[in-house]
Amino acid sequence: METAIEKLKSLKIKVTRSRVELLKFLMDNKGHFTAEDIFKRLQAQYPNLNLASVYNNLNLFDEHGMIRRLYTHREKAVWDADARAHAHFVCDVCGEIFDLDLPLIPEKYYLKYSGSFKVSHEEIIFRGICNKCAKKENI
Amino acid sequence: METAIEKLKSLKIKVTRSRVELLKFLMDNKGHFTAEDIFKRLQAQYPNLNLASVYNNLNLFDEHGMIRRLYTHREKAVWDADARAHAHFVCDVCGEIFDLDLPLIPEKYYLKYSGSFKVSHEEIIFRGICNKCAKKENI
DNA sequence: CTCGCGTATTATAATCATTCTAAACAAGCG
DNA sequence: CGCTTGTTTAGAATGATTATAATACGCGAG
Repeated sequence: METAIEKLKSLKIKVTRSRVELLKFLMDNKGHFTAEDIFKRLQAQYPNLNLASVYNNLNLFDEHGMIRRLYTHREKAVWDADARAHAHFVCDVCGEIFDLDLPLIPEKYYLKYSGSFKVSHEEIIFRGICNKCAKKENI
Repeated sequence: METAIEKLKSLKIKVTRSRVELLKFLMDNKGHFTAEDIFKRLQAQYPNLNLASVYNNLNLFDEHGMIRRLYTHREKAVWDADARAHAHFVCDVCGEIFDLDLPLIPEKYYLKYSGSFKVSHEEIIFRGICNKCAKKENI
């Protein structure tokens, strides 16, 4: 298992405290986070950390394909610590994001557009209501 | 063909100038627009129109299922004048949104999650580079 | 047709996520 | 160990969207 520092070095990214703490957090807490989420949770162990650094490095990690920015919520950016392509379900009531382990859409599905653009990533989002919220609303 | 006013009346939405102009625009210009786009293009025929009204009514129309807010771009909201479910391709370079006429994902595809949530809408976005931008970058 | 209520619009200010700026600092190379 | 360059920091700026409060208007009741 590669450590955070090893991973940064292998990608030729300068090793700084912000980056190590951020990457450790992402490796230990697979999930979906806003910059603010992460910032708050890292402050305990690194009080001088700046929110701008969290943004900078989330963007940096995203450019390196280490994480993936999701476009699930309009109000704020959410990053997925798991960069592998996978579908999501988003609850319209509570806003929670669920990972779905589903096969990718085969290329033949959109073959008729293959002359018009080159697809590098596909994003599948199902929206609706999760079980938890459905139960609450029926009371 | 239903007029904008008829459509508003049939939905029991109060008929105001802002709404009629906005709805006419959306019916005549099927496409993808930001609130600002629409605001600017309506100012010629309705100089007193306020941007806040554009936002209010885009949200209202969205709630009535007349249009659909897309989650394709992080910086600003984009509305699709065509509310029917369809996939999109977004160019990472120029940002343009293309409509794709593709079949919906069959329910059996995500059957294993049918006990966990109720899907009311699916969103499929392909990202990559469009032909136009690909040509430019090769020069 | 007119009145009056309730809602929409307007202009402006507020909000809030994200990015920018400039100065201080630190990583890592020689 | 010092230099160079890129990073962090604190704070300010930006920009999309929403809130506020006063005015105007739609439209149903009479």
